[in-house]
Formats: sequence, structure tokens, C-alpha cells
Amino acid sequence: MLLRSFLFDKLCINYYNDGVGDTMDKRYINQIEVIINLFTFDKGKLKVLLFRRSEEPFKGYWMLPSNLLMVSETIEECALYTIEEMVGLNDIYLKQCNVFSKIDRLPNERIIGNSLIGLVDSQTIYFKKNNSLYESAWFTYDELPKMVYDHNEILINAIEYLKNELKQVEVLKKLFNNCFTMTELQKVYEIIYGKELDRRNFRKKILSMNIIEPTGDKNINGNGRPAELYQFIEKKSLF
Amino acid sequence: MLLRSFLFDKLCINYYNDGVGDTMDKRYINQIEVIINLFTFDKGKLKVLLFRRSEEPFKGYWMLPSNLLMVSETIEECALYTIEEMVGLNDIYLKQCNVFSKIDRLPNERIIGNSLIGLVDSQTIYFKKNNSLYESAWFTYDELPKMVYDHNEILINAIEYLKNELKQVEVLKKLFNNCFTMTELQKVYEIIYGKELDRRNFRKKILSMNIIEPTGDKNINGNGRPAELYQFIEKKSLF
DNA sequence: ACAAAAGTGTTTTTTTTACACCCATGT
DNA sequence: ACATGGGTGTAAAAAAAACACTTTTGT
Repeated sequence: MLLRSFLFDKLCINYYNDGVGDTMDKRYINQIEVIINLFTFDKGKLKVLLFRRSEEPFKGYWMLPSNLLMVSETIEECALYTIEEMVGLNDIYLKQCNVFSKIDRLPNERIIGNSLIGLVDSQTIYFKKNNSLYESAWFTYDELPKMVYDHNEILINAIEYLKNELKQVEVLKKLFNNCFTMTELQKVYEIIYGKELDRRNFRKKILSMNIIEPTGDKNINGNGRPAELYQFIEKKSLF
Repeated sequence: MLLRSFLFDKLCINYYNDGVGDTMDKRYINQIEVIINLFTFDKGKLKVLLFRRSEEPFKGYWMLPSNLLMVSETIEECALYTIEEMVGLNDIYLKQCNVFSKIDRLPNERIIGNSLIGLVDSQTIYFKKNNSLYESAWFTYDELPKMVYDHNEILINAIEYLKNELKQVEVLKKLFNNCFTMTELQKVYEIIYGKELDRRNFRKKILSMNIIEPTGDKNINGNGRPAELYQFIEKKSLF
């Protein structure tokens, strides 16, 4: 039996060759699709950014922003570049999510899908106006359209992953770079935990955690009594 | 500016060609190293399986079991195959962990590192006796040796990831396919939460969760009074 | 005045923590 | 008999859950 393992020597073959890719064995080369699940939280809903294809194949289907990885860049670099190009946003928070390597996930080609979570404050969002190649829209996380090949699966997986990630305050913050009302924050927790929370108990708990502070301003846009606006507390000095 | 995004058409180029890889652009081909962090829990310690290289490059360094991904297999298949070949174990629990794509993570070649967590019951472990190509050993998770290129980083990342995963009972079970004592289980939780737990409180809590049951047998190997042996409760019928 | 959403405190229940002595086995 | 690790219960403290009326704004 030919041992495929201990192929470390193969991995390091160019250690001696001092050349890149010359000895690359065709059985071992792959293409990688970097896929970004870009989420925001807006008007009480978790939303994800999708683009619509205007041509075959998959004409009319929606898709997550994605790109083929180049050998000259890291996955994170590729994702940041893609978001900048497609959405006009830079410096997005990114986190590796999952890898999809089923042989037939695309019709006629083997491409590995590498999915990442991206988070952006809803107040930061704007679109490049002059990029009309594709139609784009933010979809509520529980009302998703038909998407190309396995992008539905990838997105559903990312949503579950995200719900867990958001339990970490440092991740949650990325959705709220600007100020927010207590109710908005509560809605995120209701999504994460999948149940309604009591307003009084939530307020008590979140304030006792000492992670947010009132800004002194009020939300003037909503109906009813204006809500106080809060912000996450910056980590202060070392002392 | 040439748009790299919206390269979906490139992804699907073979949709029309009905041929695989013919049109593959060299800038977009990558090699993938599938890396398995195989953990077990033995004698009160979390342990990971490493192999030692006997030749240059990195002679004498230790490494995680790994393999180059072939275009004809999924990452999970590659990992399972590798574990079977190197360790003689099949049907290991596997979970995607993280992706390492720094350009220079290997000396002279760009290879993407795809790390997975594998879990195995300590009573299930045995080694292929006739595989003497490489020396192997189980290392305690907090006493790791010097490893090849970025395997140290990958393993440390996997350990942190694992600690979180083990908070899910369904994952924890994979470390305990056979029976175990209350103290053994407690030790795992002490590692996960990074602190000592009170024996009485732990027992009370874990029993109230209704996830384990006594087997009726006792552990006859230890010192002192023999401990009762427990097992995870199988999910019963639908009713 | 009324609709809409925000703000507020107390009591009960549940969960968590703290803590010390006896038990079964091997040597 | 003694060393070793296993097994057990109760009380105090902390955290979570349940619950309803008043306030501020716009219309």
C-alpha cells in the first residue's frame, strides 16, 4: 500500500527546489472560493447582504459576495478586498466560519468554499453608487431567497455560527460601533437566544455587566417616548 | 479598475465548457494541507497526537498528522483517511477548526493549512505496530514540543477552540465512548473552565442534567475506594 | 385624549457556592 | 493502622425570573 500520509516531504519539496509551484502535482491543486456572509443589525432585524445574478448560469438567483482566492493573498485579504470592491466598505470585522469541500458543490468544477462572517454597523453602510453590474439587497436572516449552488447552506450555517459568536461582547460590539437604544440591543439577544426577554430584567442585567454607558442623547426618530441612547464602554487606561 | 469581484462567472466557467480544470488560471490554484488535531483524554489530562520527523527539513521537530488534499476528496475524507493510515483508527469524530493562509507559513511554497479537531476515546486508541516510519506520541496539551513551521500556532488555536466545543455535551461524549468515573469527567470540566471545581457541587450538577447514568460497575484500577463507573445516557425512543 | 414605545422596583424562585466528615479498598 | 481517593447534605448567597403601572413624545 502506498502511504499517502507522511506526505510532509511532498509539502516541503520546494524547500530544496527554491522554486514555487514548479513541481506541483495536478492531483493536489485546488481552487478556493472565499465567501463572505456580511451581517448587520438594522431596525430590529439581523440582515445579510446578497447580490443577484443577471445572467446564466443561475440567472435571477441570489449569491453571497465571493471571490476566487489568489495564491498571492491570504483568505482575509481576499475577503477584505472583495468587500471593499463590492460594497465600498473597508476595515470590516472578519472571522473564519466554515469550509465546504463537497466535490460537486459546483456544477462542473471542484472549488472549495471558504466562508467567513463579516460584521458591520448599520450606520456605516453605504453602497458604491456607480456599481450597477449586480443588484444587491439586505435580507432578513429568516427570509432568504433562492441562492446559487450551495450558498443557502453556507449562509444558514453562518447564521448559526454567528448566533454563538455574538454571545461574546467583543464580537457583539462590531454590530454597534455607533450608539443604540436598550431595545435594539435586547432584540439582538432575543435573536441569539431564540426567545423573548423581559425588558426590566434585561436592562438590569446588561447595566450590571458594565459594558455600556448612556451617551446622554435620545433617539428622536422612533414613535412614542424617545429612548435613551447607549454606547459600548471603551476600554480605558491600564490603571 | 479591473473588478476582481463578480468573478462568479469565472467560477462557473466550466458550466459551459463541461470540462474540469482546462481553463484553470494559475493565479488561482492553491494547495491545501489538511491538518488534524487529534485529542484524547487520558489519566486526567487532555492529550494530542504528534509525530516526529526523522529527516530534514525540520529534522527532529514534531508535527500534527497532515496530508495534502486531493481534488478528488473532501477535507473530511482526507482527514479520515489520514487518521486511518497514520493511527489505524477509523470513524473518528471530526470538526472543522480554522484555516491558516499566511503566504509564508511554509518556507518556499504557498500552502493553505486547514485544521480540524478530532476526538477519540482513550480506550479506543491503539497504534499500527508496523508503521515505524515516524515516531509518535501523545503530548499533554500544556507541555508541547517544538513543531514544524506553524503547527505550534495551529495546535494552540485548536486547543482553545476545543475547550469551547467541549462545553457541548454531544461533543464531550466523543471523549467518553466507554465508561468513566465522576472524577475523570470533572477533570475535563476543570480544564475547560480553567479552574478547580468542588466535588460535591459538580456531582450534584452533572447528575441533575440527566446526561449520565451509573453502569453499576466500579473502577478497580485506581487507588483508594473504587469509584462508580458512569456512561452517557443514550437518547431513548421518541416517546 | 390617545396611541406608541420607554422607563422603573419588588418579590419569588432557582441556581450556585461554600464547606467537613465518613467510606471502601490496598498495602 | 494507615494511606488513598470516593461518596455524601445543608445552609447562605447570588442570580434569574415573574410581574404592572407610569412617563414622554407625536398625532
